Amino acid sequence: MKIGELSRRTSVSRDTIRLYERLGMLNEISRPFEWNTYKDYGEANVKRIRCIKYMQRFSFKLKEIKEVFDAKDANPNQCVDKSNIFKSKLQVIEQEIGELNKTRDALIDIINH
Amino acid sequence: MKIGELSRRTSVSRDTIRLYERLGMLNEISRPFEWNTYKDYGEANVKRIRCIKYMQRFSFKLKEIKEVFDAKDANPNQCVDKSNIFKSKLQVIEQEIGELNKTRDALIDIINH
DNA sequence: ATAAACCGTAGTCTATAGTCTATAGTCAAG
DNA sequence: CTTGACTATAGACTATAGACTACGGTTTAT
Repeated sequence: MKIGELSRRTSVSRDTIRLYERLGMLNEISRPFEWNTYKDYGEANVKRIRCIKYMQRFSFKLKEIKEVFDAKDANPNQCVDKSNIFKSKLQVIEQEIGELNKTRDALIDIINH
Repeated sequence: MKIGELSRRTSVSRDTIRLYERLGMLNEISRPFEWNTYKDYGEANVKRIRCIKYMQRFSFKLKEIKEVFDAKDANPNQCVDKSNIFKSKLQVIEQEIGELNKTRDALIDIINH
């Protein structure tokens, strides 16, 4: 499919898709036409982009998501250990919550001093 | 004092001090020498920089801190209402905590699915 | 046949808070 | 008198995740 269709099907802008492509996060991209320079984005990219959006909800960086994709690509048969990935992200989130709680308490202290 | 001393006394790098200066967050800066271009940073800047570092701990942006300084400069006699400033920042922090908590819960859900 | 919609590349811009580099002049110690 | 430390200015670079622009070519609908 062309980028427009991919954009429509994922509700992600062309610009953003092109960014993901530049970052090497998509696959199965070809240029099947001789008379123009249009690209063809394979069906798998719909899933990829949905996966990106899903992981972003948990504050994964694009770089981190790309690493997961790369691991999968390097070893297509091996199952990616999602549990560990999410667990380590959970630790990060909990640490951030801890920091923010400290900041909040300090702020409350200031206000009530 | 020259920038080096200011840097030493505040533990803030020269570059960072120059950034604050470019952003108009410092005051009492003069060029008292005719034979060179060295600047003289007034004593007040030690406090200013400490104040910046202090407010940054509560996730105030430089821009916000500058606004506080500007308000103070515009009206030196009037006391800045710190309480309100910190109270509104507290709301932001608590909202962030709320968001992070949601993310954390969703992550835990995934892990234990 | 022409306009609208689409596609490609490349580059710039946003916010944030600095850091680093280059260039050039100055000061203090040996 | 030279070396090292210090200073000034300006501009480029870092990470992050896109948005937006310009320019030129293509496809589709009227």
